[in-house]
Amino acid sequence: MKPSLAEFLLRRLNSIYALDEDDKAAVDRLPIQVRDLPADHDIVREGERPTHCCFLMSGMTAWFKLTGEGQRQILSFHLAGDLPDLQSIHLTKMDSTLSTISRCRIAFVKHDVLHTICAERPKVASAFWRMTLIDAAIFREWVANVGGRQAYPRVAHLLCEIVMRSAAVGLAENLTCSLPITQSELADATGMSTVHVNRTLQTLRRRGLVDWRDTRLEVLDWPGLQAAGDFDPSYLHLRMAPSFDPWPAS
Amino acid sequence: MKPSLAEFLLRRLNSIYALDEDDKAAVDRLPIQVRDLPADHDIVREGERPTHCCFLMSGMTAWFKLTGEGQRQILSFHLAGDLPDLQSIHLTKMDSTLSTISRCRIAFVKHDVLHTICAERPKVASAFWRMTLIDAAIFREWVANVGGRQAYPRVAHLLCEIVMRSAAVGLAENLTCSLPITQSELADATGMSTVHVNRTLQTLRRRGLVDWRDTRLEVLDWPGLQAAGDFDPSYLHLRMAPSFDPWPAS
DNA sequence: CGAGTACTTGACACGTTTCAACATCCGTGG
DNA sequence: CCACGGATGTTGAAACGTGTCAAGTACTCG
Repeated sequence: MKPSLAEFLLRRLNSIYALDEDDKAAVDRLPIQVRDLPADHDIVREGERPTHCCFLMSGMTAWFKLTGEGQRQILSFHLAGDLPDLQSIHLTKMDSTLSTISRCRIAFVKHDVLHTICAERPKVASAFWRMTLIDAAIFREWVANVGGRQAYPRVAHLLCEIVMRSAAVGLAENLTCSLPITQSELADATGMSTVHVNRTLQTLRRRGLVDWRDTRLEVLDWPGLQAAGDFDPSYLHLRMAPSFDPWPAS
Repeated sequence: MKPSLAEFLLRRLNSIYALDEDDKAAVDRLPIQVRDLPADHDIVREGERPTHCCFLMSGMTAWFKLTGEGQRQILSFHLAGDLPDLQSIHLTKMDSTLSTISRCRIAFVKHDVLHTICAERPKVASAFWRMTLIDAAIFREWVANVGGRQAYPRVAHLLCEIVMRSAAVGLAENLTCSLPITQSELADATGMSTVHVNRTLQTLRRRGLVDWRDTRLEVLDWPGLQAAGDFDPSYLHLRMAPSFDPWPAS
């Protein structure tokens, strides 16, 4: 069976909400426009009023803001299956910028199409609303991570999140997932300097918790990394544990 | 005219969404249960599954999480007119704890009542959804604030946000609003130590930007504070500028 | 009047940033 | 084929912002 265009979107939705078959089919039929974008390409910029939402079919994107001191703060990462700017249905003017991190395949869906499916199918609307609420929950966790944890647990926590979210949509095998970002981007995401990120990663490697080379992240010691990162996945609001996980006391 | 119970909720909704009169009336008619709570009282705790949403009629509340190192990270503040845990309609299990900061008057609304009004009145549903999206936008800004700014601009930014949000629901006059929090809570919100918050506030005072004593915050120099905090209010997604504001280049 | 809470101050310690240099890899063009 | 530049990762030493500790003040409330 040829995987449909919305394959990952359905996987993502399924990871957080129980949709009926006909609702799934309706999502699968959404008219989309697919485009491939290179790395480091802005999808929507702060201040713009987009008319489409974008749905990530492959690759990685990030939201960021520029602070007055000229620093770039990354606000979240998104992977295949995510709808990073679903908020733009009701928040017309963007308050930050969404860029690709790696090469990406992106499907664009018109706002009015989304409004229509939400009006006709309450469960789809609920699933989408829930999706944006989970985004908010992740932002909350980032506030706590960046504001309340030291460098070492902070980086560990972020790596845990990425592996767990990848696994939730079937993008991680044997605790290994794609992580096509640079150390400098990891620094922008954690609010640290690249130098310190580098040293922190070395500690994580030396302690045998992770192996991250090129664009592949392998977790060598999941319980260890989880402990190092003070990581409790409940903020991701997944319906069930990813397969790899010896789920810790739900 | 006696102010209705939902007075502030309608003001808040009006600040972010244009509702019809009959939708407003329907919101005003929502069956609620009012309770007064003392300061430092948990409203919903991490891990719980509440059956009601709470709507703040007066006072101040905050979401927070406890990190492994025993630190409390405040994730957001809420004032009269806010629905701090509106997310719980679709995110059944709480991922953080909501507490009162000051004495609060709170109206509780049943989830099923909210589900009903959302199903019957699409515009109300949109307004509520938008409300949660603005919460998310504020979390994003907090990530950038805590992750990307030094102590001085970070504190200034937070003060700007509180004054601006107060003004948006008519709770600020002459750039003065209620701020019933302690320096220690401000520290938990900004991810700083109380000592450093104290010194930072002294600098803000010495430079003639703010005057904060007891529970009253007065902004003495709004452009100055805004510049100090690198503050651009567009992330609050207000429909119009609060009256006091010489709105900076929409 | 005593106890508690919030705020203030100074000195020092520590985590993290900054700067500057160097290593490594890779694609490109000569 | 090698030379080159640019991006990424690595290292060491010094500087800086912020945290910690400890003490003291001011105020409120019973």
